[in-house]
Amino acid sequence: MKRTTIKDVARELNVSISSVSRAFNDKYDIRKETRELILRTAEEMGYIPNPIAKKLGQSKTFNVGVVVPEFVNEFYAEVIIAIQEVFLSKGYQVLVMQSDENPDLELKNVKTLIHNMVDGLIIAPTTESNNMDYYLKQVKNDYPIVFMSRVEQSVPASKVLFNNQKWSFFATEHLISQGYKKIYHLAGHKNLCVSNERIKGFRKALNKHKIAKENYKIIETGLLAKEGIEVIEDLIYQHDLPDAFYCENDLVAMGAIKKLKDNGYRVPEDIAVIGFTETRMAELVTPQLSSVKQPTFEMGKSAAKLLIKQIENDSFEQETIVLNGELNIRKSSIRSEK
Amino acid sequence: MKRTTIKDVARELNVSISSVSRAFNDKYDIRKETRELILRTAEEMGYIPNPIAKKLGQSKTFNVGVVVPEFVNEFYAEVIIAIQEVFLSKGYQVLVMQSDENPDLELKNVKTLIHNMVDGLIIAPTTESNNMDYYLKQVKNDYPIVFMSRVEQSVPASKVLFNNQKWSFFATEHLISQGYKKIYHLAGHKNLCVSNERIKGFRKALNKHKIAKENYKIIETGLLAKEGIEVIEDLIYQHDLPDAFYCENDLVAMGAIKKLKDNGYRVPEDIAVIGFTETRMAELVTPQLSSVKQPTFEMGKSAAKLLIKQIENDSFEQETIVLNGELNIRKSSIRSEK
DNA sequence: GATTTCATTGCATTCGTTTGAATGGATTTA
DNA sequence: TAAATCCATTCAAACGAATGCAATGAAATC
Repeated sequence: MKRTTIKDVARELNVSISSVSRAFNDKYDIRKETRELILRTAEEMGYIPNPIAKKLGQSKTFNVGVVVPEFVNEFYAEVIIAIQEVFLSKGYQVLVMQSDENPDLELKNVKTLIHNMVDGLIIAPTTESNNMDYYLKQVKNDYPIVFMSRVEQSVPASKVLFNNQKWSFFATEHLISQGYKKIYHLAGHKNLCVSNERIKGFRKALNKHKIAKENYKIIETGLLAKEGIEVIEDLIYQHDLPDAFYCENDLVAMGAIKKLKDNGYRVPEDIAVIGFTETRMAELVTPQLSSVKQPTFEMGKSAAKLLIKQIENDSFEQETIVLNGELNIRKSSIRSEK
Repeated sequence: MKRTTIKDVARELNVSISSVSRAFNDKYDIRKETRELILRTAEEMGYIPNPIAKKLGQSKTFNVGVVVPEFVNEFYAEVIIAIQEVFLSKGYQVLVMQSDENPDLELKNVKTLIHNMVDGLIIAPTTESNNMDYYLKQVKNDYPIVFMSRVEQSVPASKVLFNNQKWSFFATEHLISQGYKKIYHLAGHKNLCVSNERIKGFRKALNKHKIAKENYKIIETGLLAKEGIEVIEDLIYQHDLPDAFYCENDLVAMGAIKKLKDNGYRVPEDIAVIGFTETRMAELVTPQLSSVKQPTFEMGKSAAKLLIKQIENDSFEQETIVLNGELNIRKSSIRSEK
């Protein structure tokens, strides 16, 4: 299975390599009939210009890389779809790699992509690992990188963020406004900056409404339903249940709801639950789950547009886009008479 | 930001280009000290061998492509993770593209990847579109392709399948064995071969247990929760409800359950529901959803291994792997006293 | 009929790397 | 001491395509 090359086509027609090249690139002078003859013959011979050879002499590859921590959850999957949409329309190819929440694999992915000469990268880092040093070195070298989602505002690079603190504040305040007095936050991971931002928002709302220390708790839980289940299990065992749970994400919230229901607690009549990073499931479960919707499509599109700007213009004005969300209040957090 | 090339390193040290190349490739005789000196200097100069140039002279790229119809659902996301795992361990890079359930985009993706000289492809086709002609042409040309999931057994290429018919049969038979007399199948799409296989399995079980024509229906529904909701809405309007629903997937099942519950029907007491292609949510919803679990990890691993075999050996023995599933019976389909 | 003009085509170099063959110098052998 | 052997290194030709410049040849101009 040998690939037909430009030479084969040239030899077949007794023309020079450059004529074939010109026929394909349609830029330089070439007679119409010649071009058509060449294109026709090339088609018949199954000739496809070798993009690797093409790229060799050029600085751009028209490939961009996207590195995400995972795409088992809808969030990043949707973001990626939006990114792809923008880039495909501009003639770029999008190469996706996932890091499995592992900083080492993440660095490996990023290096693989850079070494393969993608024109730029969109990175959603797993955690604030020391990979940042490497990334920032690249950024300082004018390598086009846009950070997404899980990045601190202080990082000197283009980035697209969701204002976790703000929306965490709103979610918490919503619970307070419903009259829930004792609120536990099932938080994500300590080294995850979005988790920390959400904790800050949680605290801010508590402070504003003067919730006493004994009436809230922040429990490091994780990102999986299983972890939500386990934490609730513990709390039930310790007879330490609040009026409401504010959870790191919908999966944890659903795990929590399940365990509560299994133990005879009614949601929201006995205990309210609210999630974060809304999933499609929020509307389907019983009770319907309140959650904060993050704009996945806008995030992907913004990141892609920022990257294209960086790739195509030489002026490298760092830009930070902070996106707004939506607090979707559903049954799981609406106070009713007991 | 100009890339340092092999020439720069060679000039810096007053050695020849080939020495630098040999130092990096560590195949030919080169003095230990020279190699170390070169490697050290290269490292300092930030030299990275240009993989594009490297690939030019070689037939292999150590890239493979994966094209899936979508990865918003967990199914393909999990499959991809498994594929990546196998390939990463063998030194290959995995490029993922998604087709948004669109055959034209799928063909575009496949061509993009082939033109970019991936060493092989794993394709999960969206539908049985005429793209198959193109793919089979490539297969006949000894281009390594492995099909996955949504492919007919008759296709003459390596493939990894799930025995939809068999497990559809089991799911249906389970409902029958629970004593449900009237069973409606909310099917996927007519042009989706997995949907058709499942319909066949459904029919087989009905035949075996002699279910009369008036006691079943096959309703083309789709793949989304919304579509499940709409169909139930119609059926309620028409006062045409069965004892049990067997659904194309968990999402449709959950949509159906939601609508049923909203209208005062109890699941499973009044109407039973069973899903397919189990998701993580199956265990979290109320009632817990019965479903058929497909072995995503095995599917990914098998496909990856088949492809590697094809890429690395010249002998192109087509192979078909048919995977087994698991019928997980949960509350939503267990008959109880009314 | 000689010269200019123009469109078309071909030649040769370039991109960054690998690699078979050749070189040159040191060491061993006859 | 000359020849053979060896090693480390260098030379030069690929790989496939793009492209500036030169060459061709026919038509247009003088």
